[in-house]
Amino acid sequence: MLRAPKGFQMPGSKLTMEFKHQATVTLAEVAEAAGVGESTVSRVLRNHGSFSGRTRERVMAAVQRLGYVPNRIAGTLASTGSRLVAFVIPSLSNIVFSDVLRGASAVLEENRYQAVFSVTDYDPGKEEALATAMLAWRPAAVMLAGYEHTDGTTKMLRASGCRVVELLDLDGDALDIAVGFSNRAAGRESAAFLLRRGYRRIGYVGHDLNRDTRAGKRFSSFCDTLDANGTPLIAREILADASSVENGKQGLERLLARATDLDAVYFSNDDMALGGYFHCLARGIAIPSQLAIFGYNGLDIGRAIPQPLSTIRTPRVATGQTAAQLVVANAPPQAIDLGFELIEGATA
Amino acid sequence: MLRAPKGFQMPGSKLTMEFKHQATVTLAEVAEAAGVGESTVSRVLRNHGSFSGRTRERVMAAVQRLGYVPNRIAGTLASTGSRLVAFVIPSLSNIVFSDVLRGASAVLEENRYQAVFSVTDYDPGKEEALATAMLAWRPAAVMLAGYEHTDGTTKMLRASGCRVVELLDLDGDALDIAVGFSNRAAGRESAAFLLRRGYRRIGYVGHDLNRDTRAGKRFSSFCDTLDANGTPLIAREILADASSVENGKQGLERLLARATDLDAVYFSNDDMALGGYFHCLARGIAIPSQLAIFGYNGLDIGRAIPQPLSTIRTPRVATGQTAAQLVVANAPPQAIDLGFELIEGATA
DNA sequence: CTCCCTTTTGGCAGCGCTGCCAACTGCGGA
DNA sequence: TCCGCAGTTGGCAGCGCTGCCAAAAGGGAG
Repeated sequence: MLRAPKGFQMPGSKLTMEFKHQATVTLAEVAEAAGVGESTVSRVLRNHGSFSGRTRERVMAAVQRLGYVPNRIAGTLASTGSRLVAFVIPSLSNIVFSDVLRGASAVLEENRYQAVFSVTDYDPGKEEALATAMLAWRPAAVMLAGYEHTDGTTKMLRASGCRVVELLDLDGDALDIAVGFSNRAAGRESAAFLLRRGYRRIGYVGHDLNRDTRAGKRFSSFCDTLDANGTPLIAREILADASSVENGKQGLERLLARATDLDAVYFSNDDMALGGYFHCLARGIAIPSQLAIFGYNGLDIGRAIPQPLSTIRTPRVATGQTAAQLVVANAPPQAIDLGFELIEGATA
Repeated sequence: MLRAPKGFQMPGSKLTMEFKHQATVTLAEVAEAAGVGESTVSRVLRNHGSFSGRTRERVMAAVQRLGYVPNRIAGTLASTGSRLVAFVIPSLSNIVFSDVLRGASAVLEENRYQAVFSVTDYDPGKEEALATAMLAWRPAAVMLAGYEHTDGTTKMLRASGCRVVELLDLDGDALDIAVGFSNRAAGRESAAFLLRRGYRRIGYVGHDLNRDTRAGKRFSSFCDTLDANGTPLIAREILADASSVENGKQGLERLLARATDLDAVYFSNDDMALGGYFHCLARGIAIPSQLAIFGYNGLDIGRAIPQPLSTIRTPRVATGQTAAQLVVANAPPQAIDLGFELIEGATA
């Protein structure tokens, strides 16, 4: 622990002085040390423009010797476009968004872009505030979840001149680029699958739909499909807070207390479905003969439980990757449907 | 989809011109529109220094009218310190790190700091490269996992003059600030617990220890404790890649094939332990009478399975929060031990 | 040896903002 | 009436880098 806290100067200390010096090597100093002009150093470091091999070596030697780290803040200000990509995501607890970040960050890193993020907690107002804060960094792109934004957010993004990518939803009008899949189709196919399997007395266990609008879209299409079949949803149990295994467990327990004769339950996602699965395990409810369970997301853990979970696998990592690729390539506005995969599993 | 892709000019298009204009409102333009000087606008917007109420209103009106969004890049360059905090984390699949990010980002957002991150995949070389890239943004702080860095990384961080926070480990020498708990203590207490419970024929299922050095520390202390008791580890199964439920399942299967008479198994973390748990469920191995299972992390899902998982709960979110608070407060170098909690559960 | 063209190089004006400092405005007290 | 002070305000020099342009340095060909 040798460092002094910032703002605290060890008076006359050699250490502090070296330290300060180290922290502030500039391009101009490198240029001087290498005996070349500033722009030459800049060209060499960015490998852009032309310069001789000898010059290159001298510059690199000086960089090495001085421990120069370029200042991207200055670089970004001086040049036109930044290499920042801003993520404004609803949550970091939900694996969906960390998967998206994971996919995107790999691609961004390869292309020397830098990811910055902030978390809205599914609050559109906070989304607007955070998006504004993000725009202040003049990112190359802003990545958001879905289409449901405040008017202010929309207007601001449109006016910002930076690319906008809306992720994980395709049921709506894109501002610029959209990458994901249709949540409505997912809900529809989930219902169709359960009907195909012969289930008719179907219930739903979900989490806060006002906030997670994508889950809301799945649910409403799910219900529409059941209605169209003449076998509407029998009962629902919606928990106020975020999705979790524990909530799924409690939700199913409450649902079954009210509706005793269900033959299948659709969960808002796999976390909830796993909770339901564990509830059945603990209570000795036979799956799927006594009760079928269907989830959404296709988490790995769903495949590792004794009976693989029936669910829909969503391309979360690929969504992040694709979004990042489009941004890096500065692709024209478009909507990309990555689809999803229904996994039959053993629970429905 | 009205926007034209960047670099493509719609010739003579009014739309494009407006667009360009919108994207580039500067402080100077606001100043002119409000009929005040630039520094006055700056003062009002940052609420710093003194100005009259009337001035404030005129400035805010102009800001509103023009849709001005301050340029933080320029602001950061002009002032001394940045409000960026850089995270260089091993993985985003491991919930540990998204929990840390979650805790930190909440605190950072409150204080108008901005989080940027990149992912090393547990590769120290990549860590060095990414840390360098991060320093180029002149962050207020760099947050890293643990103490194991390359010499290059260490040297660079020391020279950088920005705060360094090492997270989730306390067994080593901190560069500056450290926040977390002792992984060695966690391994030790896990072993002591199993011994206390009467288990003597103990095995281990883990994931790549060269890369996840914190898991390695836990494991080595675990073994030391068993050795000290005169009941050394009987068998181990170490999977080459990252931890996952599936790997835990396979690992336990292989371990039991080789060592038939184990009475307890220690897993490198809860994901792995859950895999082991599911393996036992599927094979009808009675827990804990036939085989005890012990994990690490204290994930929520471990509490929701029929028999709550015996494990150690780590303060992941609190680690992120505390780290962020220290950075925001520009606290002096220190190491903070947040401890951990042993959860007895029902599996051991 | 000169000319012309290509490659390499340096100078310097910003990028948009902040921080410093000087100047201005009132206003009460001498 | 003038002075001094606190509260306001504007001007302007950078922050460290990039992009443009002009200048210098080769390198054949004539």
